[in-house]
Amino acid sequence: MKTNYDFPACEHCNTRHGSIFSVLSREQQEWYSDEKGCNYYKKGQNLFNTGSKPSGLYCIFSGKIKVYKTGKAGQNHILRLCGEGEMVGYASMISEDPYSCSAQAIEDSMVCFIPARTFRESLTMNEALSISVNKLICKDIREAEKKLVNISQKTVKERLAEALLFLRHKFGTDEDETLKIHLTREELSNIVGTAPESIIRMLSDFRERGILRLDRRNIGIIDIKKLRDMARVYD
Amino acid sequence: MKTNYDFPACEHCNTRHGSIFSVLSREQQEWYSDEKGCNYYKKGQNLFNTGSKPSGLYCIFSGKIKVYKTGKAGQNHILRLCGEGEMVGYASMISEDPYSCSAQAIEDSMVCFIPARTFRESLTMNEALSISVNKLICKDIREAEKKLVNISQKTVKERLAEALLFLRHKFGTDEDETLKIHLTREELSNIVGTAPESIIRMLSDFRERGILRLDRRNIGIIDIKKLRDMARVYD
DNA sequence: CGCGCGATTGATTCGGCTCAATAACTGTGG
DNA sequence: CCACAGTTATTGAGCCGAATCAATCGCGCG
Repeated sequence: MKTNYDFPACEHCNTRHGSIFSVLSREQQEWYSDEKGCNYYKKGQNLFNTGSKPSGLYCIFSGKIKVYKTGKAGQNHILRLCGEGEMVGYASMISEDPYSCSAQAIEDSMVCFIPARTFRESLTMNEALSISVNKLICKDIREAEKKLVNISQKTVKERLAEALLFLRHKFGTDEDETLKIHLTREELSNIVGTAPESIIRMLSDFRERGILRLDRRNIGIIDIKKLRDMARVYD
Repeated sequence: MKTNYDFPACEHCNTRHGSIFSVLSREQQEWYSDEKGCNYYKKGQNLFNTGSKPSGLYCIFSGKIKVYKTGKAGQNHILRLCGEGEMVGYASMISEDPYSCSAQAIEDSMVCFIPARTFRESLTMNEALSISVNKLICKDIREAEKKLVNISQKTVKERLAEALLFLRHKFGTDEDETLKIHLTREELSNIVGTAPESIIRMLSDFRERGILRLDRRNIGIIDIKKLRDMARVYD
């Protein structure tokens, strides 16, 4: 297994979060601690790449990971952003297909690695885990399908507003309502599914309307009500 | 349970297909036959609607079903087309959320209904089924994510070409290469994620290029090679 | 035979992409 | 600590794909 830094053992780590591993028994968690490996990824490093074969799943201890797909013209689309306590790469591992996407650290991150064998065995032994995983994936499907409809029916402006609300909800803000996640304009455009220039224009527009405060990659949300109006999130 | 027409029992029905239920034991299949209900849906009738609560899953004996989401402006987006032997509505049933989409017969269809309780019990009793379901939903999520990237990175023309290839692959053609599925222009537009007028123009364009033959809702594929070129499906 | 929905075509508009030029920022090494 | 190189961000101009609107046509059906 890989280098162990001073990561807490699984029985102390994941349980605090509402992670799917909360259904593991104490013994199973300790077993995970023994079997798992840990790694440090510098911002920009990839956990895995499209096409390679999954050999286990990644569990984020700290930092943030983006999961993205690269189109043939080289444009990336970010499918998922994951933070502490979240899992990455389980779908491909379960279906035993090569990764259909890549994963990269967008901050320096500490990530645990649970070997496929270990995970599969615990799935077999623990029906509750199996059900949790099923539910998790089904939620992902809903999410993906919702995005699909959004991208085909909403304007860039609406999608950007929605993305900002999502980032706020998922990663939170400082006391002054500044998003805790720092993305490049290009990464934002890869979430929204548009060109970086469009993102820049829309952000400026939101700033001029008094909805946002912008300082480099810090985005402060001044008027969340207006932002919600822009997003037209009724569903 | 609902009216039983002359549907074959599950042990004679689904097994022929490569359905996930092929892993059920003979006894379990017979049990399904006892528990399941069957219904006839006329073209245009809905199996379920967004917002209602799943109480089981649908298994198509004959006919074709579209699964779609309705945007706030009333525009529909078709997420999935299902034919004989396929299952509808399992994701929402598994995650125990209200349906996030609606399902409607696009042909007169015969559809079996397996109560949630029955399905859940068989999941518990049959690990192989559980794994099959896992893999199935993982494929779905890949599919959804692929569509997401496609819709944000490909042109309408490419997406239409791809959709036609998909329809051909999934539902087949007559001897003369005419698609066996008959969709309105609007339904096609709801698959591709565009306006009906755009679909009409693109179809005419394909016809003029000698790629398609059009006769009402019959679409004949004359030059599949060119169609593949238009679709730019390299992945 | 006439009604009505679906299909078709044309004209026009517009959101958002592309290309290009410049500015600001990051971090890297001297 | 500063200069340089390479990103990343910003702004403007022009273009284009595709949506919208409007009018007509043609089936399919009662």
